[in-house]
Amino acid sequence: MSIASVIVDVPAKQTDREFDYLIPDKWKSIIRPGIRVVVPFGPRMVQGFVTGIKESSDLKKLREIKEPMDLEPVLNDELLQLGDWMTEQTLSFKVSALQAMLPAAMKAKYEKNVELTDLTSFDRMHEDVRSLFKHRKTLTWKEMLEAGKPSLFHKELQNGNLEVVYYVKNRLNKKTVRHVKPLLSTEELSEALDSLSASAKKQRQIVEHFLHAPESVSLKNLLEIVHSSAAAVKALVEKGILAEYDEEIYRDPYENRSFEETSAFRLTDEQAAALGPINAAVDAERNDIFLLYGITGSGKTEIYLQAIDKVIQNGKEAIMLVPEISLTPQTVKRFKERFGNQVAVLHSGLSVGEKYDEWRKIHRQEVKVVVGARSAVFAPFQNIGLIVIDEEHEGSYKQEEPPRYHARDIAIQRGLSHSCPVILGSATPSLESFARAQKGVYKLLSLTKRMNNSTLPSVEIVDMREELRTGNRSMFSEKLFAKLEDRLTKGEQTVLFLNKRGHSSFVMCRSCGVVINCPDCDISLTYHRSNHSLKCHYCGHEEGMPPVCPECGSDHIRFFGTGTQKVEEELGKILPNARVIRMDVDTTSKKGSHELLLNAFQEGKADILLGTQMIAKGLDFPNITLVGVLSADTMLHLPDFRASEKTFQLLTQVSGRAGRHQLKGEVVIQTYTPEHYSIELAARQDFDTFFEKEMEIRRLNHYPPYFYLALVTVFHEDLIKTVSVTEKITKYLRSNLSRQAIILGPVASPLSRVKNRYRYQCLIKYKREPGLNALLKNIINNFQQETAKGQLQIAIDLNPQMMM
DNA sequence: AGATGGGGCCCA
DNA sequence: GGGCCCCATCTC
Repeated sequence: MSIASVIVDVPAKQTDREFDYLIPDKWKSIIRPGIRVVVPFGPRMVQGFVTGIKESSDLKKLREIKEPMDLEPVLNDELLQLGDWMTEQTLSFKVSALQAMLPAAMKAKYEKNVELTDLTSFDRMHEDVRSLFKHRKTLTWKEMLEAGKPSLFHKELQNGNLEVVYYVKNRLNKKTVRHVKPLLSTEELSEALDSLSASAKKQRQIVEHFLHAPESVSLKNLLEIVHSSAAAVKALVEKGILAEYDEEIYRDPYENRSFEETSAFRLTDEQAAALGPINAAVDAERNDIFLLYGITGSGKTEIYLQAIDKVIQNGKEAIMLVPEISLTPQTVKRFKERFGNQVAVLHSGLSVGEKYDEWRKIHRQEVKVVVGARSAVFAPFQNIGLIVIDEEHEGSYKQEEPPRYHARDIAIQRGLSHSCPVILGSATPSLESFARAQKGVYKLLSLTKRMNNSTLPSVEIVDMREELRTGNRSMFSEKLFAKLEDRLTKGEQTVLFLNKRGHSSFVMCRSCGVVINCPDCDISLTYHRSNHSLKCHYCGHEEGMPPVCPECGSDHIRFFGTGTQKVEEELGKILPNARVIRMDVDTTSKKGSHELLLNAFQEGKADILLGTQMIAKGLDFPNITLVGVLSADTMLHLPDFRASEKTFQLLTQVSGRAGRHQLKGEVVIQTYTPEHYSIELAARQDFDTFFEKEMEIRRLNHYPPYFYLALVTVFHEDLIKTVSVTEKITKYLRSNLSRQAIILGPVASPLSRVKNRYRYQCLIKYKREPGLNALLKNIINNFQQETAKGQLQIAIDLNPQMMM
């Protein structure tokens, strides 16, 4: 008798282990590791992942697997192992790790119903219950509760007229299209045609169609061809002439798009020098990790494309990771143009169903390349020849909810399993990666020149304090304004970048100075012009803009801070002739709008592209000769040790949008702290000096890459409780970690209260603490009872990207 | 997570 | 003694 080890879909400490189940004989050939199954778990049914097959179990009484949910394993051995590794690395539940590797469509959906036990039970029930079961034998649990009368239902359940039935379903199914095909040969069809009555005109037409074209056709198309209704088809099906069946299809997010094939560009000497070692590692199947450090516009993408091409020629597969924000249609296009239908795309803009279908193409080995955001690193390829992470410094590669994995770590781990190279690419590498490259852990490949013989744009820093002193109170410095005008007359394009992070438009009363905060979070509300409302960006709380100050009743209540909408308005005043395209969360929320706006800009339908973070990357239009950064330092003062690094990266990226082709580019950076090294060095595009400077600061302050970090955050509604739990944790760690570890806390989290829960944290900086994970697990176990009830929450983030 | 079932408490 | 709520316990 074989037995399956199953990880059940119950993400809780107590169920975070394998459970043994008997495999019924009929499923024996199907059930293997990596298959999802439906299993009885206590009184209900849950989804589970088979992780192993064995011949015996420590338990005598085992229950049987109800049924498999897949015919082929959805996780191969490598991914199952990766799941183990990830569970250990991120201290998450095993199910969460396994689930994270699959598309959302494959997460189980649970139903709980109340059903009649048999045909006669209806008659035996109380009439109040009976009235609900007229014409139906099932009520959902919710419907039952809404009906009231719990005691009546209870009685019927007790005496066996009703039973509770649990269902486990896929959240989404394969999409099918109804097809029709003839069941008869051509001769038989013509005989059938003769036997049809003359009045059945439509039926005769359909049969005639199949005489000419005997192949299968979708019902929709057939009806269009013969101008008929489904009824006529039905009739023919009943006569045994035709058959209807469902054919599986893929939802194609790029259905209405055609891609012109491109071939490899000729590489510059520098590019060729960088591609050489990569290709060598691809051929040798060697797990080298390359840091491709190339300035903006130096042609990193072409190197990726050619390396991937090599991988495909070698009969292997490649994973290409791109940050969500730069996974634009423009990016996708470049890969589709080069590799055609060998490419699958995975990003958040796709519907759940589309993502599922793209995943299936990978799973069934119908594609060779996947281009996608963070989670695409789990693409179920069997034979990976290369993994590329573009913009490797991007914080979005770290998942901020459990399992808190970093795609870079996963990529390196998979590179090891597949014995293939990994490329980390960036114009502004993370300090961690660059430090490793310097130590020789990663192999450094540099691109120092731009393609198209273009030079880096010249950058000017404008001191906005000076502007204020000379009486310019607008958000545009004289210099930027002059250059904007100049571009307008020349017919060249400008990109204006507004950094929104930490710079929302809050509402303040000018009389009493009160700022309107979210009632549940310690953060000011943001004004939204579109519906004249105030919104909390952390919990979603929304209220109307008050006409008078809620504190003092004064009507001098106004919003402060700069939003893109406000900049747009201002532009309209000072440059009434300029055509402006605004790109922010509001204007790009609709599917496809992102592409639409960019296309319009590319086609020259606007002079100025105004936007937030989302325009910092990937834009590559020849006519952009001016980039303006409206205020460079909004991010600089965030309470995060990476604030300088982030600012440097962002400014460098934005500046890189200008002058990428024939026309020379200029950049104007407006700031209130022009002397800050990350602004100064970004203006000079001097990564090397920035790296040295920032490394020194990290060394002095014991931050990465000199130290590792672990962040423990405690959440609770009660402030005293929050602090005392954090205190206990901090003490426990202090007394159990080595002398070299630095333990900070308890301190209030930078976001001290969200959704009416206080947050306190303890930060651990360490170099080598082999026992740390075990200690952290102890903490989780220790507070398990309290956290299970939901009042208290403890989050542990190893190598956090965000300190908030 | 979610169901169960025992213990404690109130009531007739 | 019966009904109800709370909380610890268990789920192969």
